[in-house]
Formats: sequence, structure tokens, C-alpha cells
Amino acid sequence: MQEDRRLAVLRAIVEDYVATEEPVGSKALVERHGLGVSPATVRNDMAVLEDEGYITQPHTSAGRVPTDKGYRLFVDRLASVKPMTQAERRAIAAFLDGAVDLDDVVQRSVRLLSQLTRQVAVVQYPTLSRSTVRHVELVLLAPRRMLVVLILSTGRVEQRLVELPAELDEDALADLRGRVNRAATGEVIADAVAALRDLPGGTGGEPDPVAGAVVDVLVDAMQDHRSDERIAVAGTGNLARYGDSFDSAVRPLLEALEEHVVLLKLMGEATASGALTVRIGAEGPYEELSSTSVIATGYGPRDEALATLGVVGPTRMDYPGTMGAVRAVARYVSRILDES
Amino acid sequence: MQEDRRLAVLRAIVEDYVATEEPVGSKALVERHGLGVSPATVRNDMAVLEDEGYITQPHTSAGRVPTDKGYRLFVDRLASVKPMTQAERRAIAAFLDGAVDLDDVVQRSVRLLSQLTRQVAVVQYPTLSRSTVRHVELVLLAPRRMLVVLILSTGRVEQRLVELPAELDEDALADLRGRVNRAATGEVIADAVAALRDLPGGTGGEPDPVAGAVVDVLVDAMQDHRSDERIAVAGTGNLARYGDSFDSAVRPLLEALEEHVVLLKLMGEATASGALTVRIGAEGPYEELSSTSVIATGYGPRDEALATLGVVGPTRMDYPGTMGAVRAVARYVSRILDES
DNA sequence: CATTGGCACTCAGCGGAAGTGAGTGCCAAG
DNA sequence: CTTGGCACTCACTTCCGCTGAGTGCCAATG
Repeated sequence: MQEDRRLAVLRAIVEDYVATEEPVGSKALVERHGLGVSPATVRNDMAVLEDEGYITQPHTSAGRVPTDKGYRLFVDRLASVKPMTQAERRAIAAFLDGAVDLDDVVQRSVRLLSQLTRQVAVVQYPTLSRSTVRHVELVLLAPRRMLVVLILSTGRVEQRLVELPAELDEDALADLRGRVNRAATGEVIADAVAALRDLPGGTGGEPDPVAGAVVDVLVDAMQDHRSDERIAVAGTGNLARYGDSFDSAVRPLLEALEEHVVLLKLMGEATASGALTVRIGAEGPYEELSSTSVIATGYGPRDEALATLGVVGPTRMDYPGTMGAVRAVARYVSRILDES
Repeated sequence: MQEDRRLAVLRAIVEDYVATEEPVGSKALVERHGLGVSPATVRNDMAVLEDEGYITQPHTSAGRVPTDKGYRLFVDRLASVKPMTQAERRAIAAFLDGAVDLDDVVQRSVRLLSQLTRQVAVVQYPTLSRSTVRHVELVLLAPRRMLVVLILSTGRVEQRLVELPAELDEDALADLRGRVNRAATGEVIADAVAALRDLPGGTGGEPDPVAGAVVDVLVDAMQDHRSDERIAVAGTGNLARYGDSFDSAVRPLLEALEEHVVLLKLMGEATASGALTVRIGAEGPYEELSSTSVIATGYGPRDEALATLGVVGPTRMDYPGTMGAVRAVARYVSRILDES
């Protein structure tokens, strides 16, 4: 009974604080939300909520502010993801449909997300490791110089130059191309790597040094986790709205945004689970980011979570709306990856 | 005579102000620099410099601060580019030598530059338009689906998918591949486009719809100026050092950094001239960036300026040191492009 | 027993007053 | 042209008292 009202009070505090950025007092609460009780009652509830650690006061005789724990309860039990409006959905679809390739999809997504949420948006490029090999192309640039092009099911293309240990003519090239593709095409990265490793030894017996060099570089490209770390960021201009708390909040965030490794770790859980994940304030391992929250979700074709996308913002943030935007963008991007 | 001393005073003011970020007064000047004259004399010089518009006082009874015009005179006549130390050169070379491909070179350069200068660094990817076609590869993914890969002399690779209007067998593919490469390989983009346009009509007479589709997409990729606009940015964390003047300086800068078009325009002159260019404060067309300076230079193999690289920072900036770093990085990057 | 009105108390934030000191401009002498 | 002297300016800091939003507690109430 009173329990219910206390939660309503917490919800009201979170909503008001997010809207006004100012500690919210008992009187303002009963006025703005139709709670149907007196300020004194609300004060009692607030005292309990404070005891339980959901809210604090910045100083005696000021209103209350949600704690991380308070936000956590809010997103877990009090708020529901706010769906996008019809108009927003159309805008998202229209904006993403114009994309011409994978790179473009990622770029557009990250911009879109930062505009929808007015926060800093982060989109990870689809990971290599779970994708399959669509095709391998070998191009002779010079008799002893070859370009190896690796095309993956996600639409990503990796290319490498190889200096060959011996010259190669067109016939041998066609033969090698055929063998490599028979071994790798259609396979998941891990299997392709295994199949390729067996290739240079071949059926004949004596190992082929040219094939060996090509396979080495291919395997290297497949296992190159550098590209797993590729990330697109947009909306840093929105950080200007932080206003105060510059050194304490914006600086570490800007640094984290450049340290892609940190970012990936932050968003990592979301890739694993594929579900919409919210990390609030100091819940993560990075002290400097104790006043920022991360909302992320996995995305990818056919509900396989290949990578992560989301936003980073202040703990004081519109969780329902932002979660809605992140979820919507992830769905549309996944659908586009599905088609290609 | 006094003219010389006045310039020395201006130089001293710029150096001190850059170092301390505080308006500099006559007394502090004669103490910190061995000017050999009394504060009163310096005050007279300052009055003249102020009349001529090289310095101002933020308010009566405060020290002087250089104006844009003052900085301009400083970089044009009073300062010389500060060369990198031996150790710095080695560090630059070592850091850039580890790069594996063009993308990596650009990424490393931009990080390096932001660390050397402790400013925001910007590196434009080498432009398509002046590069030549190294090779075109056509890959049949399905009977009516082709991947077109365009390899340029800068090491850049563009790929496009084409749905073919008719099926194509291996022989026809090899024929088409040969014709396309004979037309385009080795040519400058513009010439390649012209040669390709003539290709589908061919010698026979009746136009080939498959070749037409392939050529269309190739020409499109070559003329795709979207990729001309690719830019890498690093060091935004250094903006935190701006301290005050957040809304007036940092916000518009962050916005400009996301608007790559604006950035490219800012740095554009440098590409054209190829030389080290300094734009100070309001000299450019963007009012919001009136308190930021841009130091940029063209770079590219064999002294062809293919693209631009540089840093963006506050007008109050260490010009000699920053110019030295920009020049050094541009040289090393150019040398690396030379080799590949 | 939860709710409510009343009441004394706290304290951040605001605004004005006074003090401080770095820096200037001007002038007369060297 | 340079210099020491001197009066003046004015941003910045500190101090102080006021105000008002907001609290905690208590006794009364249904």
C-alpha cells in the first residue's frame, strides 16, 4: 500500500530530476504529479527512501536526488521502454535506407542515434569472428606481388598485400584461387582458418611456399582483431549540454571515447546477451565514469548479436526514451543487415 | 631601433600569454625576458602596439593580450617553426612504421599528432581524385550478383555490389575483367572514367547491358566524393584543457569536428597550396570558431598534396611547436606513402 | 497507524559593501 | 627617447546579512 506510493514517489523524483536537473522537494512533487497526499506524507516517504539508499540530498535542507541505486530500481521496475512514435519510425527507416554499404550503415546509425537521444552515440562495426567467408579473391598486381581480398558475409572487405616468394603465372593463380575458395567459402571464420592451414601442405606432399604465404596473410586477416575494435562515435557536441561538472564528467568521457578498448569493454556485456543493457554510474569498473550511464544492445542479422550499439550519457538521463531509441535503431540496423 | 624593440615586446607578450593564459603586464615582462629597459618604456611600446591593433586589454587596468592580428604578425615574422628533437623524430618514425595499411597509417598519424601537440588533430584520408587506378577486380558471387573491387594507387580499396541484368559465365567475366583493366589500370581517375564510359558500346556496336551495369557502378565509385570527405579526428580529450569559455569555444568546435564538411573547408587551403598554413581566429568564415586556430599542411607521396592534416586549437596556442609537429608528421606520412 | 498541519531550524545562494593590488596613463626630469 | 614617480581604475575577493526553499519532528486527527 504505502509501499506502492513510495515507489510512485521515487518515480516522480527521477522524472522531475531528469527534467529539471534540480533537486526536487516535497512540495513541488505533490504539485506536479497528482499524488493526492500532502507534502508531509511525501516527506515521510522520502525519509524512508533515503534510508534505503535510493535517494540523497546534496546538502541538508535541499531537495532529493536519485542515487545510482535509485536509478537502477527505476529502470528495472518503474519505467518501461518508451516506444518510438510512428513518425520517428518512418524517419529512422528513411534515414537508414539510404545507406550504400556497411560503412555507410554504421555511419548513419551512429549519427541517427546521437540525434534521437541527444547523447553521445557509439556503434561497433560488426565483428568478424561470427561471420562467414563469402569469397576470397586473389589479384596479381605484379609477378611477385599479390593483393588478397577477403569478403565476409557481413559485407566487410579486408585486403592485404603479399610479396610472393616466387613468381606465379595466371594458371597457377587460378588454381590457387579455386583451392582457397573451395576451402574457405561459406565457412565460419574459425573453420575457414582450420581448413586453410591444411591447404599448403596439400595432397601432393611437398609444401607450396606461394600458397603458404597467401594462406598466412589470409589467416592473419581473419584473425585480425584490430578490426574487431572498430567503432564509430557521434554526438560529442551534445557533451556541451553537461554545462557544469566539466572536469569531473566530460574529460574522462572524452578520453574513454578515444580509448576504443575501454568503450568496447563498457558495451561488451550487451553484445554477449544481445538484450538491452543499462549500466548506471559506478556499476562498471571505471571510477572516472561514475557519473555516466551506458545504454547498449546487441544487433545483427537474424537476431545474431554480431556487435553492439548504444549511447553514453549522464546518469541523469531520460532512460525510457533513450532505451526506446537504442532499441529501435538496433532493430532497423539488424533488419538492413538481414537483407544484404 | 625602437621598432625592433616593439616587436620584441610583442613576441614576449605572445610567449608569456601562451604560457600563462593571463594578460601580461609591463613589469612581469621586463622581469621574465631580459629586455634591458624599464617597465615605463615597455608601457609606451605597448600603447603603440595597441594603437596599431596588435594587442588589447580585456579591461582597463589589466595586462595586454595579443589580438588575432598580433598572433598573425607573430607567426609571420617573429616566430620560426620549431624543429622536432632527435628523440621526437625517432618516436614519430617508430610509431608510424608499425602501420599495416592505409587506414592504419591515418589512424596512427592522427593519434600521434594529437599527442605531440596536445590539441585536437585532424587527418584527411588521401583523396581519390588525384590517384590512379591500380587494378579492378570483378568477383561473381552468384550468377547475377557481382562484387566490383576498385584498387587505387593510394592503397585505398572501394567495393560495390551489382545486381546484373543478365547471367554471366566465367569466360565472359574474364573477358570483361580484361577489358575493364585495359581501359582503366594506370590511369588517373578522370581518364579512367572517360575510358570506361566508352567501353560498353564497345567495338562491336550493340551495347552490352552487363558491361554497362558494371561500368556504371565503377564510375560511381570513382566519383564518389563521399569518400573524399573521410576524416579521422583524435585528441578531443584535450579540449578539456580549455577550462573556461566552454560554451563559447568548445561547443562550436565539437560541432565542427562532427561536421566533416566544415572541417574540410577549414583545412582546404592547405591541400591546395601544400604548404604549412595557419588560420588564426576569425580569419576564416566561421564566426563560432573565432577563438580557434587551425594549423594544417598538405601531404602525399612525391610532394603531391593528396590530402590535408593538421590540428585545431585555441588561438592562444604554441604556434612554433605545433607547426613543427604538424610539419614533421606530414613529412613522415608522405614518406610512408612514397614507399608503398 | 498512516496522514496531516504546524513550526522551528538549516543552509545554499544572492547581493551589496569594503578592501586589495596589479596594472595603467601621464608628466616632468634626465 | 627613457625613466621614476604618482594618481587612478577596476576586476576580483572577502565578508555579511538576508531570503526562501526545504527539511525533520511533533502533536492532533480520522
